[in-house]
Amino acid sequence: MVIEREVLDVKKLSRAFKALSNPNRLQIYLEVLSHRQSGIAAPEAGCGIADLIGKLSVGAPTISHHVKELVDAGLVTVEKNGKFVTCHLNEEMQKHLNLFFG
Amino acid sequence: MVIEREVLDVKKLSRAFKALSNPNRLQIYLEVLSHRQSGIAAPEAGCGIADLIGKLSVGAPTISHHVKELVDAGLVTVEKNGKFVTCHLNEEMQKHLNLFFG
DNA sequence: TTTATAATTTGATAGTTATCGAATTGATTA
DNA sequence: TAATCAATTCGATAACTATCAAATTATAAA
Repeated sequence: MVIEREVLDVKKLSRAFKALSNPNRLQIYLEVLSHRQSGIAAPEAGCGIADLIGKLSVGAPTISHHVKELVDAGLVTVEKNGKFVTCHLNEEMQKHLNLFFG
Repeated sequence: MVIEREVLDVKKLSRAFKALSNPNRLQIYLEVLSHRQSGIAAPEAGCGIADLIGKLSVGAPTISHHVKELVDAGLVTVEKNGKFVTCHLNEEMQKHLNLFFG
């Protein structure tokens, strides 16, 4: 049904925008975006939590919270390697966003 | 200074995203977007408040509030004609958004 | 001028969120 | 095993937001 599909998109989109509506969260997203390397899913291509903690002026718990929000909104994914966590861009959502602005 | 320019963009962007983070507000924006006609600034090319009230399931005061938020975020402009108000897309902000997603 | 209509403003409320310090989990190292 | 380090979870709080009903403004029509 076309209408339900549209409603779904609006919900999905508004959730993504909500995630990007906080300046700190947007900066995290932009940081992840800047680490993007096409076709590479390895940790080196991602953005570490420690990097983010160093770059933003909020504490680790807040960073952790924000990353979770970005993941829940479908904008980024996380990958664990031992103690460390790396963030990657969710390319599928990126395509979705491009539909509206490209 | 490059850094300040970037900070400005993040603030501006996050404000736009906040405006689009509410489903009803996003729908208003999409409605205005669908009325866009390149090169035409006449009322017929815009989206009336009454139309919006008819399409969304919230009251007139809430619509009024949301439109104001979209205007404050720089996403849309309003034009008054007697009793009536028409919404138009702010093309400059549109370009700004295209830079990030296009 | 009185009446009706479009839209906004006001005031209130219930719900959400950003941030912090403290405590906790989980993995590495000594 | 004990100590250390990265990251998360918990609990609390101050600030913000979406929405509504009621009142108000401003324009148009009778």
